[in-house]
Amino acid sequence: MEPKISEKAWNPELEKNILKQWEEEKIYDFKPNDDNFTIDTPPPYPSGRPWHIGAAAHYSQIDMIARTARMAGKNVYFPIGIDRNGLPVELYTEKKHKIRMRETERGEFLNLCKDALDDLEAEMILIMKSLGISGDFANYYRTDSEEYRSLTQSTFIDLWKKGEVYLANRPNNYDWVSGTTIADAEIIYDDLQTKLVYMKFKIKDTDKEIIIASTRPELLCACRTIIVNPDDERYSNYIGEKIIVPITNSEVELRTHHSAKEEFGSGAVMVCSYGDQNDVALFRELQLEEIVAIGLDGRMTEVAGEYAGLKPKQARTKIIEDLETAGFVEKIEDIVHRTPISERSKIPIEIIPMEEYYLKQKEKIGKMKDIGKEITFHPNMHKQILMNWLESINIDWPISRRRFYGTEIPIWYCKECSEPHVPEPGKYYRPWNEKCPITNCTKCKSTEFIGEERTFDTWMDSSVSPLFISKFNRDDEFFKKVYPASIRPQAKDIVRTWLYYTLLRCEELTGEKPWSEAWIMGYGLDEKGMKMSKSKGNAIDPLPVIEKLGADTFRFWSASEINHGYDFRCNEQKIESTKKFLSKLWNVSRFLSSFPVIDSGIPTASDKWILSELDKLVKECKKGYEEYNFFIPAIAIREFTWNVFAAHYIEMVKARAYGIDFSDEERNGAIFTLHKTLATILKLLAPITPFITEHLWKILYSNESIHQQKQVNFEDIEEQTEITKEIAEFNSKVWNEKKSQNLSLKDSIKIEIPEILEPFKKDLKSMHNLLD
RNA sequence: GGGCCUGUAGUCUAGCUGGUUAGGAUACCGCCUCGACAUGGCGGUGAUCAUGAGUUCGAAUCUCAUUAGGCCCA
Repeated sequence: MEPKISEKAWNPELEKNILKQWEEEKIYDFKPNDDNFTIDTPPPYPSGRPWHIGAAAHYSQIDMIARTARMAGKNVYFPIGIDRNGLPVELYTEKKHKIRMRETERGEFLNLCKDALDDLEAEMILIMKSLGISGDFANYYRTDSEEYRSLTQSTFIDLWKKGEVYLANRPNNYDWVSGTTIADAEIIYDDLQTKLVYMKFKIKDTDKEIIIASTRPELLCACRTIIVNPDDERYSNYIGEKIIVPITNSEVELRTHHSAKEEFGSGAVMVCSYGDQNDVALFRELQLEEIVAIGLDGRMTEVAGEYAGLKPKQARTKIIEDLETAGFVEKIEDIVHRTPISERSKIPIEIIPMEEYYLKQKEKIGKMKDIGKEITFHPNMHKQILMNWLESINIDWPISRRRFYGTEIPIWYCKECSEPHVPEPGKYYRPWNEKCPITNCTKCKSTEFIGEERTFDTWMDSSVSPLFISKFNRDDEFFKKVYPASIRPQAKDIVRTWLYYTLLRCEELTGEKPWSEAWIMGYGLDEKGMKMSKSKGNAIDPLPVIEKLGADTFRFWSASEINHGYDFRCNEQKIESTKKFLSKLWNVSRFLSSFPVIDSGIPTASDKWILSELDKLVKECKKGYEEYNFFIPAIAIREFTWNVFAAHYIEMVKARAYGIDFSDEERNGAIFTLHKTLATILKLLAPITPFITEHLWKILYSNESIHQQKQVNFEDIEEQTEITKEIAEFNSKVWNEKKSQNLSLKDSIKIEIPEILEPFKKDLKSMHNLLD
């Protein structure tokens, strides 16, 4: 009997042919019907080379979701998109061409960004395809396409008309390196070394002084008041007194406020516009008039007097010197201070009052909480990230950005009276470069307009992804069928941005939640558990790994190593060692391929035993697949295939399958059971390793793709776990005994079979060559 | 400062509705060509289950404190 499979190992090169076949046969094509499973696939962002190996793992798992759903009989809509709006590509382009955005002509700069994006995007598409992602590549979308941007703009125009958008002059987080306002969500915190300066402030008309500690002495010129804790007895006599600010000699009042901590510094705190978020809250609460000490260029303004024009850090150094010279310094401590930093440019942000557009969100928080409660989270613990974020939102969403590569805010201002005008929705507008489509100002009838130059926060684009993929406003019939989406898979670090903003926007625009399930994954860390980054040099390029080991190896590694929802470590050696399992599966199949596939057989005791173990496996996998937790089936299938099926069952029935000293009926029982078990394993494994299972399936069982099969269901056979343990123990005992007697495995030996294994006697005897 | 999550052999992890010789994978060491597989088989080394205390006849598993890490917020 020649095996149908002759090659001794799985060759990842075969994956390329299989991909081609899938493409030709269009087996993943989507046509909407009445019961669709829509995946709101995260469009990856091309920010540089190489693409993150953690992202490759992430997309592999998203594909497992699609394949699981497909095999569960669902009509799967799996769109593929690329997110192309935003700051990172601008920074990449500036660096690549050694230019500065603001010193380059806008159209020219946009073209350079586009080219960079095209290159980076090509690499990502290549990786996604090689991974076997069963998405709709033929219709992939870009968030910077006219179609997408016009959706973003239309939804904005809609909200504008509903009065959800307003312009406000408020203290904003300002990143002066990027030259833009940033949302709270884009701020990270880092512990930075800084100096805590203890300064002497004179109390007016007395010879007394109080000590105030601050890390921002350059903001003395913007100091409006000094606060102490109401319980702080050190200052109780001076409440309401005028205090003279050193250097500037201005007078401010000493007041009490609970936010001043007695134990910090001297207990007295100067309140300036704006040192930190607490200052912002105090200015608002105490209705103080702000002093703008730092300008949009990130330098001190004229109110800083002789420090004007300096960067805050330089001004700080200089003012400390001057304070020391003038005798205002009591002492200076070096401390580590938790400082808010721009996530993108990594520099400390400044808080500067600016006029920006806001989208109302505060009054929606209750509604968002309700929707959040309705959505199933996988794993459930990550719902907490959203809930915590909802608890802590305290301002509306600033949506305008002073950048170039983004969706333009579609507003024109009347040149005469400055009245803002929004155009009709449905088209893509570029106000910085286009004539206003409105002919006369609605207020003063003037015909001259100035186009808005700012762009939207990129989350304004990304947050309508469920609407874009479902052709909202473009194809009502299609929209009705695929919206709301079934599932949103995404990484856990963007729950408070992408996930939250999507809930907010989609609910505002459709009155419905965007999806019923959210599937949240952790980050890929390097082998030491550190976050991967290009600057640290610990980033792993996924492409060579996939090319060398094959997509299935990579995918099985991702399923078997990543505990769903938790951060995971990427280690090339571990990915490589996963390959062994595919090799095992290959060889099991190679062995079985030497026996004919038969439809039925009468199972013996051994066959019934392995079928009960198989049924247990099916149950276990079903549990994992229902939660889209691929760790469960991956581990269970590997354990069963290797350590139960191959190690014990196949060895037990080998002689029977060959028909040596067994009847035809007994032989058929073995062959039938062997194939039934393997066919089941292949189906169970198909969502995780689509290539090798497809290849083996087609050679052994059917011309029709395994990915068009229904997943197997369990039959509820009674478990025989006790037998499994006994068999493994008995086999181990025999192997050990032969070893200690220096016998070869094929040599005969006399060992008593335990009573419980009596029904398996004939198989065990032939397996170990046992003497009576 | 507050919140959420986590801490099991070098590494990844199972077990955590209390009672297991703490299971598996990987790495490492030794032996072995037995008609699927040396990308294999068999055997072995390796864990005071982060630390301390408590509840209990009994705790990796429950409670509290401490500590370390991750993420988030202020």
